[in-house]
Amino acid sequence: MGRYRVGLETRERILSATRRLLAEVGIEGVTLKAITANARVGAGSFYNLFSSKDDAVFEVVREAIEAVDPDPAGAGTDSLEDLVDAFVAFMTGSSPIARIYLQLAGRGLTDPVVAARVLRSHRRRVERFADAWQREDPELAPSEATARAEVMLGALTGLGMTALIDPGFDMRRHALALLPDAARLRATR
Amino acid sequence: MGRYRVGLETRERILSATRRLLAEVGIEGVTLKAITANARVGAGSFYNLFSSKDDAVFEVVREAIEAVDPDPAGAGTDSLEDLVDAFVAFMTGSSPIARIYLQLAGRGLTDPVVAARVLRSHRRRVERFADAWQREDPELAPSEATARAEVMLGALTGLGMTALIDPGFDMRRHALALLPDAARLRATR
DNA sequence: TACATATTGGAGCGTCCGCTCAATTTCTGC
DNA sequence: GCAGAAATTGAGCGGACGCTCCAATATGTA
Repeated sequence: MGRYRVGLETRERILSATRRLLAEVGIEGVTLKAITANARVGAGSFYNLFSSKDDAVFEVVREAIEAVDPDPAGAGTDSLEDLVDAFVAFMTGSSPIARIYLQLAGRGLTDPVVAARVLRSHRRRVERFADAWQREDPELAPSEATARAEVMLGALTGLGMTALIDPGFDMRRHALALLPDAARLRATR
Repeated sequence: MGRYRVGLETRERILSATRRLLAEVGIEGVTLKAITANARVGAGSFYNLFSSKDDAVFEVVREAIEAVDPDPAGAGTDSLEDLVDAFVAFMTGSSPIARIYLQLAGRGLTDPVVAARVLRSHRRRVERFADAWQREDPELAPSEATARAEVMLGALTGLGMTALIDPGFDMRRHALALLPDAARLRATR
């Protein structure tokens, strides 16, 4: 599975096609037939490289999120405003994958398999925010930092949803208002 | 359409069945067959009363939201903390329809038909929040009241999502933190 | 060169889906 | 009790879907 060079190329073609289709027709419109036709690949090849249609979709979303990560290496150098900016960029940027991300989160509300994947990435993000908050204010109790991170992320998700539904909504302005004073001043300078 | 008594009863039976099924199997599991079987009704009867499957689902969600409305008559007597409490009640209460609501909002991100319905109810709610904020602080410029209402609602939606995905999340506590000081004091008294 | 392993295409399986329609029955106002 | 509007039925249409299977082929390895 995916060890030969051609296999890796096929994998990329499939991911590109999935990405393109997600952008064009949304998650409901993406069918296996469409993916394989677009990638010019047989269904068998697809299942040789991915375990299911969802598997490919998740991978596309994962890569899109990683693309805006201010600290992909996890060196712990990202500030709170960096993280907020990255989230806003992901939500309001040109990539239509943000919609898919929110729709997947929605599916996670009833589908346990999806829920597991969504919750895992959510917790990772909460931790990133909490760490940044701790760096912002070293006096803060860790539990309080986590609580604030959860609220901020919840709020950001909701604001992102509003922004995607309502094109006139200025997400960045509202998101920055959620930052503690010092970080907000740095961000709006 | 729906003028005879039996028709109205059938309508109720269908809505009950839809509600029950949404709770039991989620929005993806609700099929027309299931609804009609559960309501002991032919498919034709269903389409005599509803224009589509989604039509019935929307109606169920609409009624669930109305059920927690602190001021269903629209008399303008609801305070900011009333509205927040109602939203929290809807999200964390026993009704599983909150999940459906969020999933529909997610579908609205790509499906224009769904988007129109979602956006309409969103705007109505923003207006309610903005009015309440204005009553809370009459000095506030109307545009600023609307802006704050949008942020609060966005944040509440995100917090609701977090609460539904993460059972340990204390939505009410975090939601109240979004209130202006005076309202928060009243609410936590 | 020989062989193991990976990759490929695509027909087709089984299933499910929302919805239509012509025929029939039930209801209501007069 | 009659006329006509409203309600009801459910088989079945047309199509979509994800995924399996497997013989044929390409690729890497020693």
